[in-house]
Amino acid sequence: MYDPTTLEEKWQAFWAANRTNEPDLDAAASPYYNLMMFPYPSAEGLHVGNLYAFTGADFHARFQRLRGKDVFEPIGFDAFGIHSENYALKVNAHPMDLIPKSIANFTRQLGRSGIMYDWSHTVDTTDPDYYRWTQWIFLQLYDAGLAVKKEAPVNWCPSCKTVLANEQVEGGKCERCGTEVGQRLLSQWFFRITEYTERLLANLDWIDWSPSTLTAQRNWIGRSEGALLRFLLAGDRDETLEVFTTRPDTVFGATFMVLAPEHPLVEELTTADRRSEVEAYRSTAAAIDLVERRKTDERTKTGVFTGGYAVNPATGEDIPVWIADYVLMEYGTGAIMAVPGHDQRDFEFARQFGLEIRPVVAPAAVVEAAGDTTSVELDFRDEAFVEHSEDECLINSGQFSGLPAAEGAARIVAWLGQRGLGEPKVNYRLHDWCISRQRYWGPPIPILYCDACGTVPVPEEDLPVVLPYLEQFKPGDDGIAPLAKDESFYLTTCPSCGGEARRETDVSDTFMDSSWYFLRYPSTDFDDRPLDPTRTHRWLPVDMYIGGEEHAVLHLLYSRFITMALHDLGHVPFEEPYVRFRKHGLIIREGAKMSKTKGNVVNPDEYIDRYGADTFRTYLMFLGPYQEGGDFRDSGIVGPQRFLSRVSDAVEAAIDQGATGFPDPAVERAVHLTISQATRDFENLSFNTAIAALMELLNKLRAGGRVPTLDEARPLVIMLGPIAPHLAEELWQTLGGEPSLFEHAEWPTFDPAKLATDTVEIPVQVNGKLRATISLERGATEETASATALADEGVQRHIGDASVRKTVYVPDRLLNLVVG
RNA sequence: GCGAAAGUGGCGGAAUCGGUAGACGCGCCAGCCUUAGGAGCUGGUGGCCCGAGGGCCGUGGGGGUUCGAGUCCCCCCUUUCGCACCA
Repeated sequence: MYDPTTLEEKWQAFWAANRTNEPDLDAAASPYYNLMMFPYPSAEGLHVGNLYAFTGADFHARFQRLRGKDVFEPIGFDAFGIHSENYALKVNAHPMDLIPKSIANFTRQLGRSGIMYDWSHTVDTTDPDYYRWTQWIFLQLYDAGLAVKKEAPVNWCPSCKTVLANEQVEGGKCERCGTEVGQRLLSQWFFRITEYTERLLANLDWIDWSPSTLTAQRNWIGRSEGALLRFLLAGDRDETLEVFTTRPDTVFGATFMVLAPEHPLVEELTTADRRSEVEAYRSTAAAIDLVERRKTDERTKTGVFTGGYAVNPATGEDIPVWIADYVLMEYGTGAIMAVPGHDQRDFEFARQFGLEIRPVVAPAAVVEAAGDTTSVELDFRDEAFVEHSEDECLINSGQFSGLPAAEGAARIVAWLGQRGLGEPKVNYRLHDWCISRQRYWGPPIPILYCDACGTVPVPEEDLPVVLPYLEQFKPGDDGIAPLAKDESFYLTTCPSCGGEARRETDVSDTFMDSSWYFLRYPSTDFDDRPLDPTRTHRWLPVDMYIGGEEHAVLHLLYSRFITMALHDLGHVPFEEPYVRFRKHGLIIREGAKMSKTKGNVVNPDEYIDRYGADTFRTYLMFLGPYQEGGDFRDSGIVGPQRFLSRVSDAVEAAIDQGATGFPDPAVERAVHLTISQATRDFENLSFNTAIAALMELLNKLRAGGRVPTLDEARPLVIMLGPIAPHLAEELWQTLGGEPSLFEHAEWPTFDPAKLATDTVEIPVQVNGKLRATISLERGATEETASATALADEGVQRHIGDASVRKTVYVPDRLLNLVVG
């Protein structure tokens, strides 16, 4: 009788007492670091989505363990951040009181889930013993010139009352609360991740990650090649307008320019008669609901003329300068040269305001037909001509007319470069990482400001800068951080001159906490150093990282950057933190997304109470392909429940009967086939098919009320280990194995010779349609196969009077007779 | 709009190299066991036709390559997820 509750309590107690899940971090012979993305400990408790992710990672870890690896599988808590802080505000509590309770609850829930965590090496980002080293990392980057303070327009969420990183803005709205994000100018700390852009990009070519995650990172970095061109302001003024373009070949067609409304040169350019209109547009542009316009496909262009002109560096003509909100300040230089003939957005803008459209690129065939490059007629009915392959050439472009577009681009940039008006340029979407947060719930940034000495880093020996327990931690709407209201925190003395100094009162971004937690796990027992060199060398980089694709660009990019920077500073011997990364899918419920408002969230506790952790794990991994996610249907969980119960019954029956060996060759073959199949499936994280393979084997072992022998049952029990570890331990012990299964059992191997049969059933097709199956000796010749097939009544009937024109024979696979 | 992935029974999903489509599970049907079953066990289960031997159709739609296509190529439709006026 299978009774999960007692069984699971028994084995969880055994694992804890025997430290089964704690590898010897100093002596392990084959270290394998299996990492999963640590959770944010929400007050609502563990979400089944977390458990889905962790369970798959644990299947992998236990599989590696049974294959002889010393697997280190740690867990921790990403407990700082806006999410916790907002929740505390909502329930009128203090995060410093709430978080320990949430962590305790998570620990309880994870403890009964059957996951092989090493609880002796955990991390809590809000623990001063941890964030001391987060601050230490800031200091390392500061000393290296990679942490800089700059005044910058930043995304400001009026509801959360904080600055947001670009990554935290989704479609112009705050990713947390959905409020529309505005802009503010503040002095902020930035990490210069853009110094690492090319390396972050280049390494994507060799790290072993899920392809979609690699693509997401490439797109996020957003490399594009082009040129920086300079347009002098008309009227002999000193300033130039710089633009980035990917199409320098079209510069002769630039008939106007467009600046982002907040571009700093707008003031300078605007003429007196245009001032009121420009001012009006600038103030409304910020308020216009860009988000709504982006959602609808309606892309009506708006903008106003500044009254100012700039000089097209190629033609020497004065062209009007406009402002419009379709040009974004945060990309490129915040200004563009508009080429309405060859850019769809500029085309629409020109149409809207009646500006000149001048063709400068045309298909080579059209040019040839026209005879020369000045009399080409292009018809701009409703779209710009954007092609520029080798089949297009320049027209109306002075001495460059007639050149292929690509060649023309290079020649034009070189030509402008001679006059200092242009140069090749690679532009990136990626910006420096703003880590300042005017919030409370994060590690204080370890910097002091002294009137005499200026900006002074907190000496390493003074770390951690402890976050005080602030009664009033609610952020103000003035952009001033909560810590700035606590004199006892910010008033201090300068370590350099001993004079009065003031602490930085911003805290750092949560993504900084999570950018290095995996580096810390192996070294948590050292409190005098962040990373023990020997431990780090033995365990890192991470062998397998499993996590959600929602972190494809944020966490995964920042942690790669931090690791690279620490590598350059000599603190870690590798520059990529994760050798392998695999994304897992998302789990939905009865075809719909899980959400609190729908009330369809799965609470793991209820299911574990009712079915046990083993059944719950098995079901989670069985309901669909792990890397794609799946649909959690309550009706489906009884399948895995029956399966585990039947395995238990089968082993009990085997013991009662006491037979050994492999008396039935067909069953022996099935055992070997299953080992082969399940091994491959586990290697590929195809847990759903691995479970199916074991179910199939069980069906064969029990076919027609059969009782398996002990030797037939044993491999099944071992392979059940990663899936249902408690039950597998119990059955292993019942079969006479010494516990723990994970220390004393070995993953079974299969004998390829045992997979083959003497005879094979192969399909016979006539003209590609299945007509019969025949039994042949393995490796039979085509003659034998044809003869056997032609002797078959059903085959004969389909051939009739026709003759066999062609025979396709794939030995041991198929025979196809082509007649006609 | 751009990018990525995916469309297979009543449902969740299988199908290494182009070679017997629907493994495994849920549900359903029949039988057994039971005082009883929302328990357990055994067997069956893509659709349509049938003279009971089989036949035809079938992996979103339409073309194509091939002896043979869920799988490869072209066009189209739908869904999901990213990004979203990126110059």
